[in-house]
Formats: sequence, C-alpha cells, structure tokens
Amino acid sequence: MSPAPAAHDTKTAILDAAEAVFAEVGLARASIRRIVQRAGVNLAAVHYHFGSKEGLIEAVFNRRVAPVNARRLELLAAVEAAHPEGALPVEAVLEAFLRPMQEAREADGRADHLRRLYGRLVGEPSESVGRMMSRQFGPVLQRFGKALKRAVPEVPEPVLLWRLLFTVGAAAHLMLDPLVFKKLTRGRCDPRAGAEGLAELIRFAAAGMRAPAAAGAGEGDQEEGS
Amino acid sequence: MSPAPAAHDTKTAILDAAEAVFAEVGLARASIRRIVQRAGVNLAAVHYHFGSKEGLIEAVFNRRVAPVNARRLELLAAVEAAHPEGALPVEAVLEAFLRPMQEAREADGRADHLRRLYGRLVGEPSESVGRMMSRQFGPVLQRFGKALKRAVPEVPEPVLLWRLLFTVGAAAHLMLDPLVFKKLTRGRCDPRAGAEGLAELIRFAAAGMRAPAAAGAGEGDQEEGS
DNA sequence: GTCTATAAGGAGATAGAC
DNA sequence: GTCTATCTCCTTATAGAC
Repeated sequence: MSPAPAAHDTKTAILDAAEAVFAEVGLARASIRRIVQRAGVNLAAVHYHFGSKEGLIEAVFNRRVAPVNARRLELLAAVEAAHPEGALPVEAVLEAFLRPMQEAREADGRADHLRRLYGRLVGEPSESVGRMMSRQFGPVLQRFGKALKRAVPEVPEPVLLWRLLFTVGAAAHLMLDPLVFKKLTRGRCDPRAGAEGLAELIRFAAAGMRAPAAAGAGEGDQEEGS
Repeated sequence: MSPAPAAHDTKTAILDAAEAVFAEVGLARASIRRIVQRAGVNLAAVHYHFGSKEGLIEAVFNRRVAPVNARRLELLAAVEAAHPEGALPVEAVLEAFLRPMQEAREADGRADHLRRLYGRLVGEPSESVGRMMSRQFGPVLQRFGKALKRAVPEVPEPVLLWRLLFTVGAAAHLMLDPLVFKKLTRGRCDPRAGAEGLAELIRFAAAGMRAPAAAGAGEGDQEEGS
C-alpha cells in the first residue's frame, strides 16, 4: 500500500502512455516498445510493474473503465432517489449512463485519449478484454434495463435492452473518431468541442426509447397477460 | 478478365478464409499463416495473388463493402422514385441504408462472417482501412443526409447527420457481437436469427430522427433566415 | 500457378548487473 | 527499481525450383 514515489511515477507514466497509444492505434498494434518510448522509461519496466502486456492492458482498463461504470450506477441511484415512485425521466436515465465518459475526460485534463480508448475497447477482438467488458458492462446494462422499464413502462424490457445496446454502439462510435463527424458536418459538429455530441445523443436515444414497440415484441416471459 | 479456373478457386478460397478470420479476430491479429491454413492453400499464394497483406485486405474490402454501399444508393434511389415530391418516409430511407448489410449476408449463405466483418471494419484503427471507409462512406452519408432532410424537413441537416452517424454506430455494434445481445436479453433477442435486430434498429432510429432539434441547433450556414 | 526454404525484422519476455 | 543485452518466437515477404 506504500510504493516508493519513484515507482509510482514510473508506473503512472507507463499507464498514461499506454492509454494514449492504445487509443491511437488499438490494443493489438500498440507495442510495448512504443509505449515505453512515449513514457520515457525502460523496456523492462513494463514487465517489472505489470508482468505482461495483458497485465498492462488490465491495469489500464481497471484504472479508467471500472470507475466510469461505478459512476454510472451512482448517478442512476441519484435519479431513482429523486423519483422514489412513478416514472423516471428517460433523459435523466440516459444521462446517468452517458455522462460519466464525458466527465472522466473533463476531470482528467488530458487530450481525448480517454474517449478514444473507450471506443477502441468496445470493439476489441481480444478475449481477455471481452471478458473484462462483459463482467463490467453486464450488470450495469441489466440495471439500466430495469431503470428504463420504469421510465418507459409501455415498452417491454427486452426491447429496451435492444435499444440500450443501440445507444452503447452509437456512443462508442461517437467516441471513436471525431474527425469523421467533423468532416461530414462541415465542421459544425465536433465531438471534441465538449458536451454537444452527448446532448445530441441523449435527445436521439430518448426519442428512440419512447418509440412504440412492434406488435408482439417482448411477449412470452413478460408478465403482461397470458 | 479470364483467369484460369484453378487460380480463381485459390483466390476465392483465400478471400473467403480471410474474410472469416478478419471477422473473428480483427485485421491486426489475423495472420496470413492462419488464413492460408484455413483456405487450404500455400503461404506464398497470398503474395502471388494480392501482393501483400494490405492488398488482401483491400481485396476483401472491395469484394464486400463496396457493393453494399452501391446497393444502399440503389435502394435510396428507388425510395425517391416512389416519392417524386413531398416528404420521404423516414423508415424507408433508414431501411435503404441498413438493409443491404443484412441482404448481403442472406444472399451469401455463409455463416455470419459478413456481419462481423462490417463491425470490425468500422472501428479498425488501420489508416488504410480508414481511408477506404471514408472514401466509400463519405458520399453515401452525404447522400443519405440530403434524403433525411427530405424526410424530416423540420430538423436541420447537420443534426440529421449526427443522428445518421449514431445509427451507423448502433448498426456496427449490432453486427459486432451477437452474443452480448443474446445474453443480455436472456436469449430472446438474437441478431443471428435474422431481420429482427434490423427491424428494431429501424424503429429506434426512425423515432430518434423525428425528435425535435435543440433550440439553436443547425443555425448559421443553413438557409433558413439570416 | 504452386510449392519449399529462408530472409529480415519486430514482437513479448527474461537474466542478471547495478 | 532500473538498466542492458539477449532469447525465442512469430510475423510478412521473397527467391527460386518445379
């Protein structure tokens, strides 16, 4: 629990550099050599502090992604506390889900490593990352599925889960490559500018959540008649 | 234009195998050795037929992605022809955009390599793939932006482009990993089952497109007052 | 067109001095 | 804790026989 300050500096430098390189080129193409060069530390330091490249990936993941999901649940609990009974506002639930990524980036001060890191992780083919994502996201998505059911009770929960996953995909895509957005809207929509993209996404997703479900969707194990 | 049948078989076998391996593990982790083993051909055949790994990637891309975008424009033209004046139906425009991916998969008969290949390509960090995607998608997105403006004239075009990109992200995520969807909905929502996920996405995105824009959004270079 | 053999380099990981 | 030097493996790519 009391690492020497020097160790802390080296370790943090590696984590910061790894995060940036992962965000830029993806996990597979990010070589340890490239990371240590950026961090200004020795090659062997990575294996000393993290054991392996996979260990480094897990450390980056745990430092950044886990707190965001914890924050999501925290904000959702606040929304639920503010509305102890009756319907929850859809926009508030969606904001609880989407804002923590934006928050983390702002609090951190660094460029937009964080945003792109999330975008990369969502689509990452590696099995170990997939397991980490599932373990972290599974419970969170289930939890938000229940909350959305309270927000839009007329839509069956399985359908709301579909829509929540659509929202996750849209968010991941939004974080992945700001340049595409900027170019296609002739510079008028730049996700790096701040919360504009987030606000647009919340409006879009909230309307989608409220769309009437298809006839027959969500039947069966739903408790709504025989 | 008249390659020997044997060459055609080897070439096609490589393309098929590459497509499958790319879909499974992503472009970076897909080694040529793994691809030729799956195709049952010799290692050197890849370089003989495609010059390099990048050449192979481009060939896979051109065989599968380009036709889908062409088909998108074709379907959109049909929608516009059916409604020569007045508003276009949003759902029809979205279906023109989203269905070709599903169609390609059904027509092909192979497993769901194709679907996952698309999911991988959208988030691919490689620059050459990024260029190919931009060149292919840029004009298509601009074209669909105009069409959406005809479908939802009260929403400014830049906002519709945001929303179209959200839809692209949702679609890419939908194709990426069917298992997540299935698990989270306890087996009731399986994108592999067919067009169900597509129909859900169209409903979701159509409602999102129709959402009122935020006050002040899309001002400036829009031609709606000074 | 297809094969074997191999070149040339980059990757992750480690041993052992300091 | 940090460094240098190196090991081992796997990658893309090519040369040249058939």
